[in-house]
Amino acid sequence: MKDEWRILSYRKAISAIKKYKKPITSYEEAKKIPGIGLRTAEKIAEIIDTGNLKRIDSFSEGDDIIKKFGNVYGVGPSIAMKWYAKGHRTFEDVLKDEKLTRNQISGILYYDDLQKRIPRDEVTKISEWVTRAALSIDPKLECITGGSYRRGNPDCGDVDIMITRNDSDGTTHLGVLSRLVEILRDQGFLTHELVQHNGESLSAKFMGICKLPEGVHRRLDIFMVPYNEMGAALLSYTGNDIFNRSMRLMARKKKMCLNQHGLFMNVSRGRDGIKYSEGKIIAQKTEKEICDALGVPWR
DNA sequence: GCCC
DNA sequence: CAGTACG
DNA sequence: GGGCCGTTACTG
Repeated sequence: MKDEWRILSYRKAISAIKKYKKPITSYEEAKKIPGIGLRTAEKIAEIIDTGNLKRIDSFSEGDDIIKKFGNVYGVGPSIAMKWYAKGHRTFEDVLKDEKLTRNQISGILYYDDLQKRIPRDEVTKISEWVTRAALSIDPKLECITGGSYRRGNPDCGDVDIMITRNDSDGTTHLGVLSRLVEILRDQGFLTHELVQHNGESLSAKFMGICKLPEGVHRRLDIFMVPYNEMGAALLSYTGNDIFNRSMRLMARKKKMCLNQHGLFMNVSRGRDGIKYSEGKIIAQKTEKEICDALGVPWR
């Protein structure tokens, strides 16, 4: 199904409504909000008038099952629909009949835990745990929790931690992630590794599942960041995704290119593996520097 | 779906 | 390569 | 009509 862009549109509308803060009391008011068009404004009006949206009542049990399948880590819209089309209705069906990837098995095994929101103070505790382990490797490491936590949310879907190190003394954080993962694993804190870190890169990352001694299983991402890229990393890993996409679209319109490493001149590069040559970087060290270069107000 |  | 995941 | 983030990064 090609609902991809309609879904994105709805997500933008939801984001716009949240940002709008005050209650929407009329069709006209809704229609004025950027990101809310004719069709969504009509639906909002229906909710204002009747307190309900009729289309939602017509969602079938099958829709719910496909949605549940798609919420499994490692399962997206394509596989969720495939499973349903093959007659699967429960995780038991899937476990019995499907060849699953290791991540999908973890996703089903810890489905209930991973669906739960993480209270903000537990995110703090998880961050402190990881930070303590990191500093035991090198006290000059800097750990910053990003994601919805850095956006100030009262609860989060996962924990995103960026780790960097001021390299002006000639030392970097190269190789730290492997050691950190090993420590956290030995502590029994890490229970599953979903994505392995990419070698010994300064941009290595970890994606997995962790658990505090008295807690349930939680998704944890650790992103290693080269010191001079920290601004770009902070922007990217704080998000949210709709914000990132709009920023990157804005960059592209100005013939620039924004990613988690920095803001670049949008010049074509050969596919010979060479990444970003020196002359093409515009900004990356601080968030303000990048926003200034894009002409976006910072704070 | 929305926006140009 | 398609599919999925990260913000 | 046609684009909608990243030449993002990883899995199988």
